[in-house]
Amino acid sequence: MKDEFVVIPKATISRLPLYFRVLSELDHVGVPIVSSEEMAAKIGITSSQLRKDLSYFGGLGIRGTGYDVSYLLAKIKEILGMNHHRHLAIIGAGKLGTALAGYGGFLQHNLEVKALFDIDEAKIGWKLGEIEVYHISELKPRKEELKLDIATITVPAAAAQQVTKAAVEAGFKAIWNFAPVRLEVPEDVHVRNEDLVVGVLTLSHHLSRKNQ
Amino acid sequence: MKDEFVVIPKATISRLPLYFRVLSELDHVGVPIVSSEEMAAKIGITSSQLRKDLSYFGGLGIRGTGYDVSYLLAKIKEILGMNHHRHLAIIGAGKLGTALAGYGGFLQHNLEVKALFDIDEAKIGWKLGEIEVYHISELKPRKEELKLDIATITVPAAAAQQVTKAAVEAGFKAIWNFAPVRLEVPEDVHVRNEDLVVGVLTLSHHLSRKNQ
DNA sequence: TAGATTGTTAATCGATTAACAATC
DNA sequence: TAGATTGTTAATCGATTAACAATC
Repeated sequence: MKDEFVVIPKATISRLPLYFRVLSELDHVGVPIVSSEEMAAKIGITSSQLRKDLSYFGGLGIRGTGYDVSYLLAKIKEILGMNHHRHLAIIGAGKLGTALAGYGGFLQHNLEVKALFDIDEAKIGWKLGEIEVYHISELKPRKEELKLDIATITVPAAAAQQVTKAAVEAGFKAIWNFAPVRLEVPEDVHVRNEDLVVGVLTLSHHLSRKNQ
Repeated sequence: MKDEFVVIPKATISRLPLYFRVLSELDHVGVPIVSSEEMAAKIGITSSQLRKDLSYFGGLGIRGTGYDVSYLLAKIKEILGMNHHRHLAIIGAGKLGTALAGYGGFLQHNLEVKALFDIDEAKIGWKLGEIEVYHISELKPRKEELKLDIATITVPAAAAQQVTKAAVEAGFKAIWNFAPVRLEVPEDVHVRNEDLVVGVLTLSHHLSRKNQ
């Protein structure tokens, strides 16, 4: 009750994709029921945390028995918005952008890269399989034509804010940012920063700790 | 005092690369002194948090004045292990692996991709600029020859654990994992998971919330 | 009913923030 | 000295964990 006042912790949301993956595997091999203990062990968290996470979305399990794999899987898909097929735009058809465009793992998550954008005239019109490279000035019309949902920013840091502005003006409400800069966006636009260098520098820090 | 008992929060470590970047820019344009307020504003955090983070490493600022940009920059480099030049191995010479190998941003962080590894005989011997593709069986001798520090895993999920085992046996103590699986490693090996799909599904979740 | 496992509460842990004394 | 800004304390906030009543 009072569902409307319960805030889902960010940490919970970020674990849902992990639950999705474990459940997909179990479902694939035909396992009908799984306990919180089993699932948690596969992911490397406590069963308590898993049950707490799922409890934010109501009683999804069966006491004394466990969780129905295909039911829970369907619920998590729904929560993550995976019942909608999401269309990605990739802005910046460089090495990272084209690598992402070619990534095969999106489809099983109901995600699909539908367009690349760049300013380099030499790249306009290129096709990576089905995916065409358009000029950045076509962002708005192509967004509407191809029903693009998420703008992926893979341009150099210096161009990221400008490109983000264009994406916001084109109507994107979700920005997946690979440029190492803090983007300014209106309140109703979500940004997810994917700053890869942070990860490897964290490792570098641990290496230094170890050797001294 | 009692430095040896103070544990640095993980959240603090993960913000150091952001401080490094802001300080690099300031240093580059010749700004000698910066306040916690100015730096924090550029990053989008509170000045309180920035001062707290830095306080774990001792008194790095000057009361009433601020922080000496080049001194603080040097300190953060040292903490992040950036005074050592780190050599990366990339295991998996697919799209993501080769895109990372070609990323230009590593060098300014004192990181360098020195070798690619793969099992596909057709790729062995390829060169991406200076970087050669070796067979995965050469992991150990090449690690020693090229003084490789960090193993980057960009193979498909199904092969990730096996390849990680080989990296651990070759003596790697740091694993930068892009495969969407939980890797089993000995206690003294650090793993950083870079699960890209988590990020984009988080955005997908927010989009669903909004439209419903 | 007996056994098992969820859902939830309360305790704990860790990270962030506000406020201000210390001090340049 | 007066003004400014750090470094640190204590309060707050949020996330994790342990424990167990509810219930299949």
